[in-house]
Order: sequence, then C-alpha cells, then structure tokens
Amino acid sequence: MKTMKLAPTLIAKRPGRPLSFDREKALRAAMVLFWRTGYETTSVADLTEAMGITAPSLYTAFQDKETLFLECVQKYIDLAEQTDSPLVTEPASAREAAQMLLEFSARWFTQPDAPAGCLVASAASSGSSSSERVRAALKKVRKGSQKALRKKVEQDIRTGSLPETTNARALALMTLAVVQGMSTLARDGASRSSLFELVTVAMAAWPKSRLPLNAR
Amino acid sequence: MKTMKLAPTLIAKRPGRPLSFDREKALRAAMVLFWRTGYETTSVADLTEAMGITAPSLYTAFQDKETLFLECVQKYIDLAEQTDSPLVTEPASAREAAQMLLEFSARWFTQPDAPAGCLVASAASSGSSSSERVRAALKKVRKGSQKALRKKVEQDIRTGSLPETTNARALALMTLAVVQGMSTLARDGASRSSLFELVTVAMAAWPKSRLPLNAR
DNA sequence: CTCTTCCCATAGCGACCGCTATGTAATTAG
DNA sequence: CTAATTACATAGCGGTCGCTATGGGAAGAG
Repeated sequence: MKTMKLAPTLIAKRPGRPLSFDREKALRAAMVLFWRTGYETTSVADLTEAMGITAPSLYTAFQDKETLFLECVQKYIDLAEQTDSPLVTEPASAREAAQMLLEFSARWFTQPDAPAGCLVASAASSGSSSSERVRAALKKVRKGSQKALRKKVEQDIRTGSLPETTNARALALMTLAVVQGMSTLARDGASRSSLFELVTVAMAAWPKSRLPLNAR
Repeated sequence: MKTMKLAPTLIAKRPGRPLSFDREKALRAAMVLFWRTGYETTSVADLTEAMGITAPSLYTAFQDKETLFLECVQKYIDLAEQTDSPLVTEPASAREAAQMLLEFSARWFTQPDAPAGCLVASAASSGSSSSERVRAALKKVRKGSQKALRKKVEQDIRTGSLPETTNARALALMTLAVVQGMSTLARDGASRSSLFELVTVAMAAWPKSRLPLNAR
C-alpha cells in the first residue's frame, strides 16, 4: 500500500536531501515558457534551461512534461484569477461581468513583462494525437468560463435585467469567441489600446440592461 | 545563370522521368493534414503517409516541409475563396460583407468532411523560433483580411451608409476576432448551428446601416 | 557515528526529427 | 540506338526528442 501523497509544502519535514532550487520559481519559469512557445513546441531542454535545473531534477519535482504543463496551466489560472477575477467575485450583472472579462483580457493579453496572448487560448489549439490529453484539459478550461458566463446571463434573464428573447448560450459563446480572438490579435502584435477599442465595439452586441433607473 | 522556373503544368514536356503521383492530390492531402494537426506538430513521416509518397519524392516535388506548408496555405486560401469570397466579390455594404464573412466562416469551420476550424487561425499560433517564418506568413494573411474589411468600413463611412463616429479599425478588428474565436470553438466541437447563432449576436455590434429606404 | 532517504550531475538510452546520399528505373533529346 | 535528365525506393545521416540508469553527495532519524 502506498503512503498518502500530500502537497510538498504541507509536509513539515521529510527525510533525505531537500530540493536545492525554488520549486515555485522554476514552475513560474516553465509557465512563462509554455505561455510563449506552446506545449508540443517547447522541449524539455528548453524548459530545463529556462528553469535553471537539469532534466532529472525536473522529472523528480514535476513527474513529466505533460504533468508539468498541466500544473503550469493551473498556476496560470490561479495567477489570472488572483490578479482579477470578474466571474468569481460577483459583479452586478452579466453585462458587467462580460465587460470586466473583456477588459481584463485586453489588459492581460498585453502585459509588458509577459508573453502576448493567452496560454489557454494558444498553447495547443492544434497538435498531434500524443497531446490529446493536454488539448482536452485546455478545452475543459475554455468550456468552464463559457458555462460560467452563460449561467450569469440566464440568471439575468430570469430576474428581468436582460430581455426574455436573449440567446444566453450564443451571447456567452460570442463573448468568449472575442476573448479567444483577442489572444491571437495580441500575439500578432495588437496594442492594448486597440484591444480596448475592440472591447467597446464588442459590447454593443450585448442587449441594453433593463431596469436602468433602479439602483441609481 | 539559372533557367527560368515555370509552373510545372505550363511546361509542355520536360526531359527525364515524370512524377508518378498526382501532385495536386498529394498537396491536398498535405493541406488537410496540416489543417488538422498544425505545422510543427505534423512530421514529414505523417505527411508522406497521408500523401502516399516517400520522403525523397516529397522533397523533389515540394522542396522542404516549410515550403510545402506555405503552398498548402495558398491552396487553402484559394479553396476558401473559390468556395465563397465575400470580400473579393463586392457585396453591397461593409455590414453585409461582415455578415457574409462570419456566416461563411461558420460554415467553413464546420464542414463535415474537413478538419474543424481554420488552418490559418490555428496551425501555428505559437511555436518555437525555428518556425518564425511560417508564423509570420500566417500573420500576414490574417492582417490582410483585417485590412480589407477595414477599407470597406472606411468606404461606407465616406458614403454615409455608416455613421461618422464609427471606429473602422476597431470594428474590423472585432469582427475578425470573432472569426478567430469561432475557429477555436469549432475545434472544441461547437456545432454549425451554435456558430450561426453566435454570428447573429455578433452582428448586433455593427451599427445599423443608414439610408435604409434607398435601394428597396 | 550509522542507516536510510532522497536529490544532484553525468551520461546516454531508444525513438523520432527533417532531410539526403546512393543506386536504379523511366522518360526525353538527338 | 546513346546520352542526358529526372524520379523512384532503400537506407541511413546527424541531431534532437522525452526520459532515465547510475553513482555519489547531502540531509534527517536513531
């Protein structure tokens, strides 16, 4: 029977020699590299160089390339949500949530000290059959935000702040398509200001909120 | 001095043994494979198998992998424009052009007998430095359609069929962001009908055409 | 101290990468 | 016909891929 696995940081002291490098820093370096050059197109040699460790250390600390990538995706999501989480911290309306999401994306995809675009959007949009699990994981993340926004829209339809004729699924789908597209545009060099103008245009697709005089 | 290179089909007769396979068919097979699995993540072995030829034949007929890919991109564009070219054959207005482009994309990205999504959008959104030329070529294609749509919008602003306050660049950028996003959604399995609903929602971001009673 | 555990560095595994040298077969030019 | 030219199939080049065996050193437990 195997011993229970706990998160490394939660284990008070373990026997044997401890890691000689900062696992979090190494993970962060890997995340940035995956963010910039994708999953399959980033080699383990590239990773070890960026992380400042050797291959055996990488495999000891992170299991293998695929597991490391998935952990990087989680770290990426955590980092983004920690910076600004428009869908988790409840904004007033679905419309506001969408606007916050789009504006956050415009900022996030054009950070000066980070790769352009979105890791989840561009790391593995295509690839060989050997990376199917990775693509499935990224797809799941995308579907998740889709569903979250859609739920918010449906809620606003029920409360009457969005018209009954609103197509909740299509509105959420369209908004996240814009997010995806902005990632590609950012990779192609689009400026932050041009993305913000894009957001303004895109928000015109949203129905005007009803009950405008309520809470003012 | 080298002899002038002509397209193979234009050369009446060449000395030596002729190609024993259909170059067009092989090119088409390569295009489909690149479309499905991307540039860097598709190996020459994968290509030769799909094309039904050996590696030396591939290099004889198509120079190398990069050149073959670029020719596939050109064939892909030709095929798309031949199927339906909403921006080349002049539609009445920029708004109509956008609607036609979006609806065409929704259809094109969900063809039953072709890979989902768009080759140009997803074949190389990220990658190592060795494929920079390929990414630059795809970026150029994307910028091209952006500019074409933008020109149409600017023209409609001049003729008065779009409001003077219209942000031409942002409107074109936003529309092509939606196209990009639809490609990813299609890859994630979105149905044709859901993309069409998305298009309907997205078109609400376009200003209503003025002079509505003119030509009717 | 000894014993155990685990990380480190070197070195290299088999498989695959893009690509090609080589010898032979097929076709045209004269 | 011969000579020239080109494509074919086999085989394999050097390099890189993801990954790991091995031996030794660093840490905690007793």
